[in-house]
Amino acid sequence: MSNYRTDTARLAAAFKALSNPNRLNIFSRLLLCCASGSACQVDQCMKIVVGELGKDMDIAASTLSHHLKALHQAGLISMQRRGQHVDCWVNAEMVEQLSFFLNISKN
Amino acid sequence: MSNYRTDTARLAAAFKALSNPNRLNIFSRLLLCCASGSACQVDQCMKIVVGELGKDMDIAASTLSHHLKALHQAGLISMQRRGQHVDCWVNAEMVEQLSFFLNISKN
DNA sequence: TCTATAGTTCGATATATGTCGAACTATAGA
DNA sequence: TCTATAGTTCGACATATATCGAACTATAGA
Repeated sequence: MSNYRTDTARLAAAFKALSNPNRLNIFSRLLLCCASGSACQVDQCMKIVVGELGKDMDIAASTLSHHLKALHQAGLISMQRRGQHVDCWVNAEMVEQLSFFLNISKN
Repeated sequence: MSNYRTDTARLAAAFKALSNPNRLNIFSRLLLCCASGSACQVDQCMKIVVGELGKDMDIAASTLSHHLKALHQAGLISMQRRGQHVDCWVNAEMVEQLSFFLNISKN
């Protein structure tokens, strides 16, 4: 499987999602969430609520929402409503695919 | 060291360089060049001439040049004139930095 | 049922990007 | 010195993107 054109397009779309500094910043926070030593609570481990992600970032709520949608559509994050809030977390498989691509010459 | 803002901007710029399908395709060819089993000659190992990179891609020479410039400015590739030709090769350190970022939670 | 909180969608707008062809520069070789 | 080949730069243009504020939807709690 893995049509070359489609594959390239999919990867390019994912890289595009990481190409905006604000969006990359948001994604970083998710990547770092609950990395060894961070302070997340157990039941929220790996997840952050949308509002948290935008903290100290000086962008409008609508812009934050827009960026999260872009990350989601690129397959980089997942989102799920939990009451009033929406949880976000990294989609590890997609990150793995990007990493694999970058290290293709080593494999 | 490694100012956070600057770092984010640098990484975002690199991801942006990979965000266009044609550009990603060009970069793929460089990544795969001389990966185990490929057919490059020894003295050209890891390098491809600009013209080669655009083969079968159906884009204008000027567009190819534009894309290579973008990859170069993002620190992803290096270029050097050799007579009539210009050699291109991947900048492994930059690729390593992107990979490191993606795997940050594992480190 | 009313209100507050958390997010999203919409429309507008300024800016950036990808692409082309034409004109240019640099090198090799006759 | 002339010509062919390899790339680059320039200017134009259509399309995509980032951002905002306003209006909207969804949920929780009084």
